[in-house]
Order: sequence, then structure tokens, then C-alpha cells
Amino acid sequence: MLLSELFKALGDDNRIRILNILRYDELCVCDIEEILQITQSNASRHLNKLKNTELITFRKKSQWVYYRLNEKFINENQLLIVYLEEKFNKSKQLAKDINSMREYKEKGLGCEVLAQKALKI
Amino acid sequence: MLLSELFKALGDDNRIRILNILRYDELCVCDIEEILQITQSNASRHLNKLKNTELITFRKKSQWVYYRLNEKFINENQLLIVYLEEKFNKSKQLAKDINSMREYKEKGLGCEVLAQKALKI
DNA sequence: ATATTATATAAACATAATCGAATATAATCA
DNA sequence: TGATTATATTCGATTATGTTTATATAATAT
Repeated sequence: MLLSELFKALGDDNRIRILNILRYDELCVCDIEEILQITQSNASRHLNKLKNTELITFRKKSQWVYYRLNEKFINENQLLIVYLEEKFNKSKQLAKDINSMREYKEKGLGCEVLAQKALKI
Repeated sequence: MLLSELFKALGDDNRIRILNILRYDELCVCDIEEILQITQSNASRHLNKLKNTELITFRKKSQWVYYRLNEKFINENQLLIVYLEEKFNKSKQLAKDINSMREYKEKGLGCEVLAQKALKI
């Protein structure tokens, strides 16, 4: 893959925000929509782009699709990953997204969690 | 500066090629045109974008404008720089540009060199 | 002064990227 | 089966980006 293509994939604020919150755990599309407050189609599209550049991978679990950082990419691009982590950690805007994610999870708002609860009612 | 803006600047093949050849020495616009075989306005535009993101700086010397990697950026983004160097070194396409640059310099084709010679005739 | 040279910028065009809304698909649930 | 939910994809509008040609600017040379 061309280096410029990798940087194109990183050259979008929404995709940076997605990568930032995926650092800690895998997330499904609707989680990402909610946490970042972006539309479903937009989330899906950006995830697709990140997947095509092999920055992330996914697994399907019933109706959900969970995306996570690609271990292979991480291993093969460690310097870049460490650089990104440093930059992510310094960004106040990205820290807000992390907080949103924490709240979201603490409140048990995850798509799958809510679906389980709905079943029990 | 936003991280995504930095990556946007890196997300173009011509700009990657410019950064690659600037690793070794400063170059003026017409040198870059010749080495990379791109048009004058295109070279100038890409250099302007790299300058705006503070990846490169310039100095004027009579009618020429010499561009070089920004020392400040290098110092403040060492991990990224080392990552880029590794990737640049692995790219066959970018190696061709380096060879073109070597030939260009060995043959004394630099803008300023030619201008000096022209004066002596 | 005039011509030449290097660079930047403007104008015009083509291509690509982003977005929201709507639709399609596939899985699950009742 | 029919309804619901999660995700992907298409459509159309908008904006951004990259490219070439032409022009403007600024320095130098004659």
C-alpha cells in the first residue's frame, strides 16, 4: 500500500476520532455513532475506509459488527503507533471523546448491553 | 495544528516525493521540478502546502527559493520522522527519485550551478 | 530601461472526498 | 411470517483537492 494512501486515511478528523476511541477496546458501529455523535452512514463509511487501509479489522457478532485496531498493523508500524498515541494523549478534543466513551460504558449504554436488557423486560 | 491536517499534508504522492528528496539537502523549486518531472506551478503549490503545515521552511537566495525540512518539526516529531525515513528507504519508487537527484547533481544541472556557468560563457 | 529567469498565484477544469437522507441487506425477535 | 435492529450502500448535493495553462511579481542580467 502506498504511504500517501495511509496518510490519506489518517487525514480526516472523524477517522482520527474513531482510531482514538478504538485504542482501548473494540466497538460496534452504533457505539461509535453514539459516542462521537455522528450519523450511522458516516460512521460506517469511515470505518470502511479504515478497514480498507488495514488500520482496523472487524468481527461479526449476531447483528453487530465490532471494529478494533488491526494488531498486524500495530506490530508493523510501531513507531507510527507510538507517535499517534502521544499526539492523541495531548489532544483535549480527543480526551473529550474518551470521556464520552467512559460515560457511555459506565451507564451501560452499549448497543449489545441495551439489547440484552430489553430482552429481560 | 490539527493532527488530521498534518496527515492531509502527508497524504499526497507528490508531497511525499518532495519530502523524500529534501531529506538530504535543501533544493530550490526548479531543482524539484526537474528531479521529479512535475510542472513549476505544481511544485510550487505542493511546497506551499508543506510550508503551511510547517513541515518545511525556505530561504531566499537572489532569484531562487530554497526549501528544506523544518528542523523544528523534525525535533518535535522525531518518532514520525524516523517512521517516515524507514518507509522512504523501503520504497523503490522513492529510491528512483533519489537516484534522479544524484544524477542531477553529479551532472551539475542545479539551477544555480547552470546560472553560474551561463555567466562565465 | 528591457529582457530573462525563478517563483507565486489565478483561473478553469477534472477528480475526489465528505455528508445526510434514503434504501438495501441481513440478522434477530415476537 | 412480519416487525425490528444493525450495518452497508446508494444517491445527490456540496466542498475540497490536484492539475494545467496563463498571468503576475520580483530579482537579475544585458
